[in-house]
Amino acid sequence: MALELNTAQALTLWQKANLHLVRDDDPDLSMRQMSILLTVYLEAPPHTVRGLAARLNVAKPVITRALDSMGRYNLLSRRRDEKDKRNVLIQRTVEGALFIERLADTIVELARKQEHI
Amino acid sequence: MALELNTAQALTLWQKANLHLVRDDDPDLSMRQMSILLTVYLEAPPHTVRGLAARLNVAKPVITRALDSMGRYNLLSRRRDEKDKRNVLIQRTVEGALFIERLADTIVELARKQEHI
DNA sequence: CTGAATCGTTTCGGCTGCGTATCATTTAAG
DNA sequence: CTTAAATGATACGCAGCCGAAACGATTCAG
Repeated sequence: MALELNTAQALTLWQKANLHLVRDDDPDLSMRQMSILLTVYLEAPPHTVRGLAARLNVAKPVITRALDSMGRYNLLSRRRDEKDKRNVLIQRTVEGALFIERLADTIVELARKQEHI
Repeated sequence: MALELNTAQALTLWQKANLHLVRDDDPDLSMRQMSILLTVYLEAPPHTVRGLAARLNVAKPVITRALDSMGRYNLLSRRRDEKDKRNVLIQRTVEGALFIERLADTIVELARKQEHI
């Protein structure tokens, strides 16, 4: 069964979630960084630089740089693939999992407070 | 009645919507720009620079610059308040309304395709 | 009328991200 | 072995955004 969501609800939820992330004091992730992070946490591993670049339709250095900056926040980490040492495997971290969890709770809460329109 | 949405649904929807915006070829808006745009279109006017800065918990020049760049895309426009010429009123545009409408349709569609988890 | 307050803009130096091209390392092919 | 291909990282110049401070225009207070 599909998740029911009308146009006004979708927009309002999207706005409130964005607003929430902007208003808090954590550094804002760019839309690209957010997409990378969520893809790593929600889609099946393994995740490589090249794979993420293809998934996001974006150049490889974009991924490398995003991993650098989000790595600094400990939101995810890198490891060489021992099977094929050309590859880098992107891995989840405890901090990243917590971040994602908080984000999910926030969205659920915003949706819960929303009236059917 | 509240909109029901569980944690996994919230995350998946958020990821897919972000991914969609990143993958398409339009220039990405920053999270701040997105918040400004949606606030202008979803919350009651009038919208001023100062008001938006307070709403987003952000410095005034952030708003001025975002209005400059989104104005270049014709996503919104500015007008002097004739009642109090210190104020600038931020106004909606046809292009902006279409952009918002497409965004909403996208989110609704992504939600519709999503299974209950 | 004059000085203070308000509002949006601009300036400044600095930081981050971008795309293209190139690089070093590793693996695969002949 | 030698060469080509694949992968991620780096160099480069350039765009855009940042926060803090200063500015001009307008309105308000006394």
